[in-house]
Amino acid sequence: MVPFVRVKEALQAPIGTDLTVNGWVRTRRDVGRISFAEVNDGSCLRNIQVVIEEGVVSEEQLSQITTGACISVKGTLVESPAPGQPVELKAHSISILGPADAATYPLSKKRHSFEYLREIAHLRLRSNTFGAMFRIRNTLSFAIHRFFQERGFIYVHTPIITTSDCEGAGAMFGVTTLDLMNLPRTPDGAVDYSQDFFGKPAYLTVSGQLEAEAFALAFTNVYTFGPTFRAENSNTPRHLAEFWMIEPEMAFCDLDGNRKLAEEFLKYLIATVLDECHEDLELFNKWIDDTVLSTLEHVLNSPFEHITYTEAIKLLQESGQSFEYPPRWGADIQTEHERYLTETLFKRPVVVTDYPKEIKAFYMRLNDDGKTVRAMDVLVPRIGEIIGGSQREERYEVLLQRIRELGLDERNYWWYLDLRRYGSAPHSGFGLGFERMMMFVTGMKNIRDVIPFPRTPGNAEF
RNA sequence: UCCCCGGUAGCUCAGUCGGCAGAGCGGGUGGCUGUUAACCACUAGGUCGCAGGUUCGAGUCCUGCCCGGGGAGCCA
Repeated sequence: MVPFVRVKEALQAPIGTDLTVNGWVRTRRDVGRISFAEVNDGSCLRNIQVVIEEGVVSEEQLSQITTGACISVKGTLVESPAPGQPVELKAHSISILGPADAATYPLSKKRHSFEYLREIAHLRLRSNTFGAMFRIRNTLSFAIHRFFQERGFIYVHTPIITTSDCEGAGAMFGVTTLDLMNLPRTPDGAVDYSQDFFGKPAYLTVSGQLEAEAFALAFTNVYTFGPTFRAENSNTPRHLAEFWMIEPEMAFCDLDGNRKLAEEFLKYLIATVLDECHEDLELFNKWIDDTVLSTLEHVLNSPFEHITYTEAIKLLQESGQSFEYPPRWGADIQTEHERYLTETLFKRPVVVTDYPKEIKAFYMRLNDDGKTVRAMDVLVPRIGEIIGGSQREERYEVLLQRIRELGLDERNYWWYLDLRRYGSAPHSGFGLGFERMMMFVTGMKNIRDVIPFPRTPGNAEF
């Protein structure tokens, strides 16, 4: 290939530079004997305006420079005589790398609905919104690693396939090599999983937490950042069957330390995107939600509120609001309650801690009152719950009793209990849904539009 | 999974009381000496989601199904 520069660099090159740019045509305008093509290569939101004067390309070539076509332009960067852009690329020669039939190309230069773009997820990446989206997603991903690496956390690859049907985080996808049309059976008619690939039922992971705990009890501070799967039939703008989750886990850390890390982490990510993605964020602020930038700056500069579940219920009961589900101690905090707390009452992120044990998972540390556990949820405006975490139960006897109380099979937890039997330590961690963070940062209303190729009930195209 | 709303041209939508299938954008053709979601003129383009039913006649009314959106539950 001919050496080329990215559009982002080309736009900053000195006037008079000869260079080659490769990219995809967003639009072409003909005015008299001169043509203008907007070319984008994904390096930044801005296009470079390519000026094609008469005679530079043949009539046939020009007819192929259409919206969607991929071209390579050799030219000189010049000052633009017209307002709209400081510089433009005066073409000397253009080669058509990949034409795009204008009559059938599904992306027009005009705006499309997100529902339609979702049906062409392989091409929506060439739109302004999704270009900005996935540059922000990239920046956020790198910032996540940088945050933990700067603090000495070890990155752990927890397994994707698991035989622990025990995490209590919801329905799981089965993983099998058995012939579904001809399942082996045990004498009593059940499926004989001893003949399956792993010799027992296996699933896609719903969380790397339990394995991360094992690593925290050897490396002190660790984190995971990987795909997670939930087979729930959830049809909402906030749920995916396949999503990415960040799960730090820290030894010698109680719930207070956990809460403080969560706040520091969220603010670090917000500061990073404000600093590094301002141009892309402005697109979302202009077209998607004009409160995005002000909300991010507000959250960055506000201390998070901290209340206990018991206090939250009291505040909700005394609020004078009419809720569809009246707040009651022992019942879960509903979506409408979360929104009231974070959007109306405090107008900033709220951390709720110490929930009744009955509505939380078995591994959360039991408080001395015997009724609540050291759980925390971080609620943010517009999204609701963005982080869920807890201090883990590190006491062998207490954990074993909780497993038995809930009717779980303790044999499935043998290695998890071992961690409490040998060198246990107080430890804590949380999970951040990456796509929920993306929604919060961009203001997008549907989680299917912040992940490259969304998987939801009935939909796994691409 | 439950409740509500929707599905009409490539896209976004209008279509009144059951009586000839419409617009804008996009596409094509032509015009225009610097455009900026260019502009002007002309033009092509339809299994009205699918299957039944009611009716002289259904995009319109009824039933079932499929798909999409919003809300709820579950959660991240």
